[in-house]
Amino acid sequence: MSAVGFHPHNHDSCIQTGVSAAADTCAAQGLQLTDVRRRVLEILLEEHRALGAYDILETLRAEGLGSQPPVAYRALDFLTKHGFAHKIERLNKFIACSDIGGAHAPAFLICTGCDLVAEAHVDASEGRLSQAAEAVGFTINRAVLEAEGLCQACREAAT
Amino acid sequence: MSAVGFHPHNHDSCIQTGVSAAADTCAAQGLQLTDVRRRVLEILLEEHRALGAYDILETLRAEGLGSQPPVAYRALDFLTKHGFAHKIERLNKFIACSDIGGAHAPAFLICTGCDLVAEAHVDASEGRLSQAAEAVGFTINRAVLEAEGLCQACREAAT
DNA sequence: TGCTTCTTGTTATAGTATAACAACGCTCCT
DNA sequence: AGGAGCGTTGTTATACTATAACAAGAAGCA
Repeated sequence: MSAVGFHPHNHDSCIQTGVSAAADTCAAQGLQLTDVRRRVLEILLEEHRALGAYDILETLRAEGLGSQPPVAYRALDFLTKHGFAHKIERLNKFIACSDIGGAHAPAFLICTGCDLVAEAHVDASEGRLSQAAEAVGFTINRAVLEAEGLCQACREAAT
Repeated sequence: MSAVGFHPHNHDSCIQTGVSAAADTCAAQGLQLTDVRRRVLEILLEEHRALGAYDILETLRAEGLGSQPPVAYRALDFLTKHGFAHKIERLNKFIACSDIGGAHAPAFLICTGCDLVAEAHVDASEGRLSQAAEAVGFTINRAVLEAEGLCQACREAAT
């Protein structure tokens, strides 16, 4: 898994590589990475935390890029639909994908201490769950896998 | 796993055993299974589908048991807090626990065809995810595990 | 040009959830 | 009996999350 976010790292590169990977993917697939969409992706990439649609909208509004909820939701729909961002269902918030371009079934570790969210890649995915599903003839299209808890730093701080 | 809900079964017993198991647990732990709380549990047990808080509230209102949102949400908080019901984060809806009394980390199979939801018990839980979490020093307190897809009947009907 | 498709702008509204405060009933304690 | 403490309910108001619906602009192409 990638636990970027819980550890120090060159954060500028998160943003740059994220945006350029998204741009590449869009170019390859004939998708339009418009101003609003790119900016929303950047806003998400600036944090390893999940942001609410209205948090994002506030920034867009301040920058003159849109002022009504549908503007933010449309951009988020686009980004999540194409794997550039994910929705954290547990929080009703959104986060940039930490591996844009790589196909994956993401899982998330949400720290309730510092609100950081790490994206894990539980690949041959859903292990036990997919077995259980097969056993009853259920076909999985999409899985939500979100764990709440404490990251190492917060757990140590809590002692 | 238990895939009750996807298969024919004696549904009356779902309700009866559910309520009495909850009553037993409450008695054992000094919790109050009040009228509203019991009724909400019954309402949930009547379906193997997830219900929204406002759906439930509508029924309560019709029965004179409460008419404002907090009434429903408080009962649901109680039920989920003590393991008698679960929230399906993906749907913002609630469902009765299918194994009241049994300690468990639940997982759900949500059929997008017929809206039935089955509760699975992926016991030594979260398998890969918990391994990945340990690897980065993350301590899981609670996990959301929800898979959307088609149950056998709906998949066959779709062909 | 005319047509199609995708994107944006805007208004309005739907749907989900909680804060805050008053009041009631119960147990426990003196 | 009186009163404190606690958990539950009733109620009002409001916050937060999300989408429907329609008008209009921009880009590509027959």
